[in-house]
Amino acid sequence: MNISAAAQAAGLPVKTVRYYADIGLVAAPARSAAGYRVYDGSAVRKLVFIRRAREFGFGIEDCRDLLGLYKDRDRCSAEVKQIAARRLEQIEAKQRELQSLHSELSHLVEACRGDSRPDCPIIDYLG
Amino acid sequence: MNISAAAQAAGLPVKTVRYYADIGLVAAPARSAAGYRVYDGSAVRKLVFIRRAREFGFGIEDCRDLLGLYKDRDRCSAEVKQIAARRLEQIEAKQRELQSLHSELSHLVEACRGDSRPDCPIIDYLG
DNA sequence: GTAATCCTTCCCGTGACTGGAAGGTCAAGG
DNA sequence: CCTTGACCTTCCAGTCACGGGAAGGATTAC
Repeated sequence: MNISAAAQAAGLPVKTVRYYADIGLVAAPARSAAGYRVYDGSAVRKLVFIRRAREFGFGIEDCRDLLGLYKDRDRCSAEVKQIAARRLEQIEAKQRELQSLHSELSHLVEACRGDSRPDCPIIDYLG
Repeated sequence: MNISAAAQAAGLPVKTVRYYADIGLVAAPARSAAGYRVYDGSAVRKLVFIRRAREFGFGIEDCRDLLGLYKDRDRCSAEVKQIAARRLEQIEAKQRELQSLHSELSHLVEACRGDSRPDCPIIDYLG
């Protein structure tokens, strides 16, 4: 399996697959005689795992830890849960921030007539 | 007014104030005989304006446009409203994304016992 | 044989700064 | 007058997680 087949199977761009090996997030793949990277099903499963974790917004370092726990059959689920709970807190913090921004900005947008006249509560608020 | 006084008055780091002049977001300040940047109240007001816009999450280019509209007494409020409405849509899109992530991840975290045993719905879902 | 498609490495760019090094300037105290 | 410390300057590098593209070698299909 060459890199483009592996990337497609994992649902990732080729560049990203190379990048993950460069930073040591996945093991460096074997090479063909011509120097091409050679992937197998196990490597693809790890790439899929990382893609899903990234879709949840886990950072690369969290992915590294999660992948370690994935490969370790003797892990404690507590370790996994701790990482996930931390991410959940990040998400909730961001949600609170966005909620506050949305509330303020939507009031301003509603109060702005949006016509050809210059008076504007949005500008007034910022200035 | 030297840069640190201006930065403090605007509520921004010194580095950021320099950066905004470097990229032409604000006009290059006058210089003292020794080459120090010299700021006045008008420049500080513009920096405060940018800080508030950035706090709403407007990008630098939006800030550039908003600052232009701020300085233009003949602006149409419609132009301001359009920029703000676009930002509001970005916020709402991000909120939907986070809502979806939160829903999925919180279910997984709740379903994970988080003890010393290895079975873990979070890892199962990712793998 | 050759053209198209793959693969490789390498370097630069993203957004909006932030940190730090090397060196010049200024005000206060001894 | 000298020093000390706080300020200022420029420039370079790093952040995060890649993406774009160039230069050049390998493989594959016709």
